[in-house]
Amino acid sequence: MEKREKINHRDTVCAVDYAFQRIGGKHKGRLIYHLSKGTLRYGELGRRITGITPKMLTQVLRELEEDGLVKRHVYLEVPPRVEYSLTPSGMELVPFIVLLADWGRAKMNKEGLACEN
Amino acid sequence: MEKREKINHRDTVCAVDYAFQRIGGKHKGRLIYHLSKGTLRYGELGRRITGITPKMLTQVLRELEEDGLVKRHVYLEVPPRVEYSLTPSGMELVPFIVLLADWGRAKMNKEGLACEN
DNA sequence: AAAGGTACTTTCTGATTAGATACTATTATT
DNA sequence: AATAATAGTATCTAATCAGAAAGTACCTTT
Repeated sequence: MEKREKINHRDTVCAVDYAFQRIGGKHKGRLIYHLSKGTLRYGELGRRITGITPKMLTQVLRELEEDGLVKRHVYLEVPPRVEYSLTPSGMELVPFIVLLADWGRAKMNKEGLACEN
Repeated sequence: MEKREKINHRDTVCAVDYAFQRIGGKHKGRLIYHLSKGTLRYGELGRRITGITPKMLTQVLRELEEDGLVKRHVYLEVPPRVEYSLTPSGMELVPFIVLLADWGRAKMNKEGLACEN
């Protein structure tokens, strides 16, 4: 096959890629899914998203924040309180995440797998 | 934060994860997008999906085939001809990929980025 | 003075994903 | 006999992603 130009991370010309770069990855989908039901604190998110480490949770939240999908609200209290919620741009993704979840659930049922949501 | 169990690849209980494990990754979205417009041969796909190497193209196609999203049809000819198309299950994803592409395109426009599709 | 609660950060390590580059097989064509 | 076309494979390396485990910072309660 002839040689083709390589594309760099977040330097694409394809809308599908652009979207996957922003909401793909191991935890982002689930995170948006949980936030779609309402504002959550850091620790609450950590408990809902099984298998994520604090480091990854922070990292993923920062990326989503940077991409304008998640809003971070810090309360100047002790002990600290930080709440996360979807921005309008993030909320636009909800129907789509729901569709995806429906598809996944249906396939899981067909394959006889248990599904937690 | 307390310790949490880790989940293994493709061993999840969350529908959103399940779905992302199947259609996430660097090239799968674009691939499904292109196949949604009709059957394509290996080389045609390779030319449309800029930046993919033959190795990755084969790998991604095999994974999608294994997950029942893509059908592979080999013609016993020389030079060889292999055609790829979406299965019914894969087609169920199309509206969703389109939604995602729309979202991405809108965001790209807002950011002043050029978009090839 | 010690422990506890919350939201992280840091460092080191391991796993996964992706890439470059070259090679294979088959037959028709030149 | 060399070339071309198609659909890949093989091997090695590089980049990215993710994880474990421990540490930080702050104030309150015991």
